[in-house]
Parts: sequence; structure tokens; C-alpha cells
Amino acid sequence: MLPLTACCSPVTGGRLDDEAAEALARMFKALGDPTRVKLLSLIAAADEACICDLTDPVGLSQPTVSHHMKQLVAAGLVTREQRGKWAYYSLVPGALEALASAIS
Amino acid sequence: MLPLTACCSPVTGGRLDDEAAEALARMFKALGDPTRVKLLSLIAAADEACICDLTDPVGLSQPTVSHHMKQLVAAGLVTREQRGKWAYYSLVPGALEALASAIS
DNA sequence: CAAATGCATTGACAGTTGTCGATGGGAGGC
DNA sequence: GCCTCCCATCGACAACTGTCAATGCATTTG
Repeated sequence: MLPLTACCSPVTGGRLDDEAAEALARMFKALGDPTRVKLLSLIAAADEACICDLTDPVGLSQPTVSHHMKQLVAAGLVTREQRGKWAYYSLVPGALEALASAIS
Repeated sequence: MLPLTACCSPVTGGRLDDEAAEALARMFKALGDPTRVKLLSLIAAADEACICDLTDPVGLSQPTVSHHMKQLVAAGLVTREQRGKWAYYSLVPGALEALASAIS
């Protein structure tokens, strides 16, 4: 196990300073909405997805999905790549794993 | 690896149904506040803590800390045990690990 | 060029959340 | 029995969040 704390200090194993606590909370907050969990799951299953692939499965309007995706990108869990008319979203490799290692 | 999904279905590895997504989001939401992350870390470091041990380190009022602890208990991450005047909080064994396994 | 398509942004609104001071209920100590 | 201490609940309030319809901006298609 190399950089287990690649993203953040572990919750267990010593008291966290303010900065570390906020960094962790920011990522968890991004996962704290069922719609965003579903979106993440859909992207993981498809490797890559555009907004138009996602609106139907979650049953929400296009602006709302766009809004959620923006938060997932801001949290560093997902990347956005514009190709022509479409915006393709995919998981940031290792991001979820790094988060997992911070709580285990 | 036995019951890796002891608490919830994994985010990656197949599309989640509504129920699974909400179960996951509930737990992540509980971790989505820096104060609660700090509280969890303090309890993990001390094995056990009462409210009076926690107010000072997080710098918030007693009712506010009590409120946060209630949410951590509701999320299944922490248990509460009353002993005399004090209420002792401790981590639910395996809860964080189960959550970690759902995202890795 | 004009029309259409995919997406982000804006404005609005209801609902939720984090925080505090004040209050109340139990358990121990005098 | 009364006072003190620990904690939970209540009421209030500002801040944030999730959602949508309307709009605007690029890019592709006709």
C-alpha cells in the first residue's frame, strides 16, 4: 500500500485538523445525495456518459442533472470532457478508492 | 471477501436501484459535514467519548454537538450508551469499513 | 446561412441544514 | 430535599440545497 492517503488523511488514526476534515467532508457531501450516487453508478457502468445518457435513468430535468454533474466534478470524483456537441463524463481513476482508504 | 456489501450495494459494479442509492447517500450525507468528520475522528482516537469531551475540540455549543451526534447515531456509524449522568459514544465496529467497501 | 441539438447558466422557490440560546429532565452530590 | 451537572429537545433564524422553466451559447446538420 503506497499512498493510501492520496486524497485525505484517514478518519481513524489520529485527530484530524480543520483542513483535513473539510477536505473529507467535501467529498462525502458530494456523495450525500441519492441522485449523485446513481449518476456515479451509471457512469461507472458505462465507463463514459453524456448528460443525455443520464437524464432518463435518473428521471430528472437536464439542468438538474447538469447541476449534479458539476458538483461531482468539483469534488474531484468525475472528469468532464467536451467532444463536439457532447460533454462526456467519466470517473476519476482512483478517486473512490482513495476516499475508501480514508475510512478503513 | 465475504459480505462486502454488508451495508450497501457497491457504487461500481452494476446499476443501483433507488433504495440502494438512498441507503448509500444517507451514510455519506452523515459524513458530509466537517464537524461530524472531526467528531468521528475524535471518537475513533478515544475509543469512547461523552458530549462534554467533544464540545471543546470542535468549538461548538453543547446542543449543536448533541445534534450532530444524533445524526451519526441515526446513520448507524456510532452508538450511544448512557452511563450515569454521561452519554458515551463509540464507533459501530465495521460500519466505516462496510461503507468503504461499497466504493472501492 | 438557418435550423436544430446538447449543454450550462440564470432566476425563482420550497425544503433542508447548521447553529445558537433557552428550557427541561435525570442522575449524583451536598 | 435541594442544588449541581450532563445532556436532549425546542424554537428561531440565516444559509444552503435540489429542483424546474426559461434563456443563451456552441456545435453540428440541413
